[in-house]
Amino acid sequence: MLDLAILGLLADEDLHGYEIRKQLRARLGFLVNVSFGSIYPALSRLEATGAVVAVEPPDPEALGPAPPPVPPTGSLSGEWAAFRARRHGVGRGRARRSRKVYRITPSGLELFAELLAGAGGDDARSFGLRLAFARHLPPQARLSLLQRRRAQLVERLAEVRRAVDGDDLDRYARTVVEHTAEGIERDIGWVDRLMEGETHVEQSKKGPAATPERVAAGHGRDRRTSQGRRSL
Amino acid sequence: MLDLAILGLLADEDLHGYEIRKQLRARLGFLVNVSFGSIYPALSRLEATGAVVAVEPPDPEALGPAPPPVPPTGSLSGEWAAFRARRHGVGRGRARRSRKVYRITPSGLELFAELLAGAGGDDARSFGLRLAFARHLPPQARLSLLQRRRAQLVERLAEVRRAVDGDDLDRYARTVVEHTAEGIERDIGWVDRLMEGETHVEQSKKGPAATPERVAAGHGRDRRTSQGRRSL
DNA sequence: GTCATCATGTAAGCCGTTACATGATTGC
DNA sequence: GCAATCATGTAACGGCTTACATGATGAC
Repeated sequence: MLDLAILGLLADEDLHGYEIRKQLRARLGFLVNVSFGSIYPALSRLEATGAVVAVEPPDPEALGPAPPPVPPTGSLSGEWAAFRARRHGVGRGRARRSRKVYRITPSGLELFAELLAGAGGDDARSFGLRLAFARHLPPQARLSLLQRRRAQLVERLAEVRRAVDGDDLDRYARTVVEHTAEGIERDIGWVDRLMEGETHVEQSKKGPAATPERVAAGHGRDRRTSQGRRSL
Repeated sequence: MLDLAILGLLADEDLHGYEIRKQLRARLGFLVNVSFGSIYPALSRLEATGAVVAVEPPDPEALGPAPPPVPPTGSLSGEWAAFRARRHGVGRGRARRSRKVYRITPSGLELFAELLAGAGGDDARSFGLRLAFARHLPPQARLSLLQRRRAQLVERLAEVRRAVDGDDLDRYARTVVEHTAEGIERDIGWVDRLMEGETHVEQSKKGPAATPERVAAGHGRDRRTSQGRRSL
């Protein structure tokens, strides 16, 4: 799950660990308290498997849609050394020392797509996370994500309902399960609205701005399609 | 958290591991998927520290002198459990051996009270669990539980709000945080209603109406209450 | 006599946490 | 120079899961 979140952020822009944590808090409100003790090992792991690479900090805000090739040279330590060497001095304004900026690789994008589409984890968090990155999914995968989630919610609701009117619960236990049940109903309504929105978008799809947002595409930072807030 | 749940169930009736899991699913809908791999070690641990003891399945005829025998009336599930425990032994000899029925001890009740009142864990689950057992809490502790929760929710809402209108999120990320925010608002409303209910109960305390203790205790008398439990 | 269910337990491992250790940069 | 912040990392541990191993009981 953490891997998914990290890859998702890196799919938009290069980041270093510290920043990743901030973004996680800022952008995925629900995934709040991820600690450094998780993030750094996760990044190391991802780097070891080639899903991300460490790059020298780019000129701030100067990178184009497809920043220079990222050649798969093995000499990471070389780059690192160069970066380190340059860290202290000159380097235009704030060279910002020892941070290690990561960039997602093509294989990392593949992994991201897999994790994003994969069925693993049926809890609210993992669904929320996937949905938050749903723009990277093709429309039909989006729909199937929603459908899967809906099925789970319906099943869960049945279970909870069984509890709510089967047993003789005291008022406290009862209010808890009732509140839980209502929450699930609310979630179902939400998912339903999202599904509706999906098919609607599907119909009015002739416009340019590709909804799918291909995952395998190079990353550039202006993914902000101007499609609107409303309508979900 | 599991300890708390187990002790809470055992505070009502003697149970064996397998049953505990069922009750967990049936009565605390949200704590659903607790697996045996967690429950049994937890029980062993609790037994090792003296919080619970294993009792032999009640010898039907010669029910021990110790805890007052199962009174003729009481909570349905309690009766049912007792029945189940007894039924296979009744014939003769065959004591339905392999199950290990646990009973909470005075020190276990202390531990339960501690865990229940303790501040640890500020997530929804742990709050829901505590609230579900709130009948075992003195009214003022109940109120403070709700107040603590409310404060957390308010804080969390502020954080999420910051995310929702600070960043430029795409529609998917946005709907997730918005839905999260709404959920928190809903939770706050719920907690508010509960707090109101508390003070209301407090005021009309002289009435015969269902004060918390009575609700699950059948006709006003606890099973095997001779020792203790009253005071939680 | 064998199958489903009830019942208990162990081992390995995942995924995260807290706590600790270290060091660079910035601002006063 | 000192503190606060930024930044990276390691170690130990926690709690829960899955998978596995074992066995009793009742039904057919």
